[in-house]
Amino acid sequence: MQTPCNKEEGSGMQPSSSSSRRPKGTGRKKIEIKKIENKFSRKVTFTKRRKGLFKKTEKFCQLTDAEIAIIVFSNKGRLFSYGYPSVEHVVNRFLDEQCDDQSDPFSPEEVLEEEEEEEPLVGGGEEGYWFEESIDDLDSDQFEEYLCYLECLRKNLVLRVGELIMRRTSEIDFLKGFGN
Amino acid sequence: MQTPCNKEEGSGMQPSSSSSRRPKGTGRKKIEIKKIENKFSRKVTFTKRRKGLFKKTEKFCQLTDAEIAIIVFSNKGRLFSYGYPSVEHVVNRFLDEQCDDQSDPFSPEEVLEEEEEEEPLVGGGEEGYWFEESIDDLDSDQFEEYLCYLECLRKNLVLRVGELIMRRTSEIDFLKGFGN
DNA sequence: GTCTATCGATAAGT
DNA sequence: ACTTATCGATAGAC
Repeated sequence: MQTPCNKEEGSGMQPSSSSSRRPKGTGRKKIEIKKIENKFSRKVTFTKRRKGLFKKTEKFCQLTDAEIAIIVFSNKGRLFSYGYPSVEHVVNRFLDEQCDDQSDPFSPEEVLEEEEEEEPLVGGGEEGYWFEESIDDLDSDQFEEYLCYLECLRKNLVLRVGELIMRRTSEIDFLKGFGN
Repeated sequence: MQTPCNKEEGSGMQPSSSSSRRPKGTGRKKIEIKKIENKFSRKVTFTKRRKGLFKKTEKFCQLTDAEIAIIVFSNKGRLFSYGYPSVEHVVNRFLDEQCDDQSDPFSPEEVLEEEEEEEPLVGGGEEGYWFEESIDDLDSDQFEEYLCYLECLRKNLVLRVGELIMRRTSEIDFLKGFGN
């Protein structure tokens, strides 16, 4: 098996040497996939690749209609994110899934040869919780359910994170404005 | 300005017609970036592109030392995720940031010419909340504080989601440099 | 899954 | 920031 393009690392193709219409001699080179030590180069690469990554992410979900969230923190603590239908929706679903997993040690439902629904219908119902209401307006049953829901959210963060430590919230959060 | 490769849509390059060593005649074609209607094709594309996307994501954080989380739900609800240093860590940081944002409408500290710290030092100590305790053991002050904390978590998920849920198409804000 | 031609992303250079 | 050669990802066919 021989591929025309070298897999990941490895090289050895000269530009066809002599007669080229554009001997400008610049062009992409192969790079090692390890932390770029030069700070400026790293920033340039961060910018270029972040752009490319987010673009690819968008195309991916447009083509496949998948739900996606991508969250990036630069070295300096700047936040970049993209999500379909929204970062929060996907994060929420992710957390819910974690929550369900732990609530039900065994899966209660069989995975049947599922027909995928054509449209996720995100904009539809999904009232789920009483987001708009005040806690004070809830009766005791609702309040209990509410507590349960919040507790579920909390567990998501806690369970796996446990030893990961709630890192000290930070020295760098406030840098988000500028300073890049 | 003329680029050698057509930007996004648009085409018109024939394979150099006559003498080719491999007239096998297959090769990548350009496709429209819209939902692939054929279910099988969509699944194939999902698989291929998800693989590529995750690979690129991994290279990205290895090169730039950024923290990242990517979460994908397929049409059938299957979860795929990747994170550095972990999905949970980044999600947690994301939620914290949202939380801090709303708690402090104005920034209390000045942004000084920051030197980026070399290592994030994730493993520091922090007891933060009483994760191990039962709710029942809390006194009323603690309980109130606990409620407040949970409420904060909830808000993260809710605040921005509201009208976002209605939104269908993802526009490309992120190309300008600020995600979300 | 594998293969190949081609498209799309990007390292260097300017 | 813009350009260009080249690398890396992948659509279509097996």
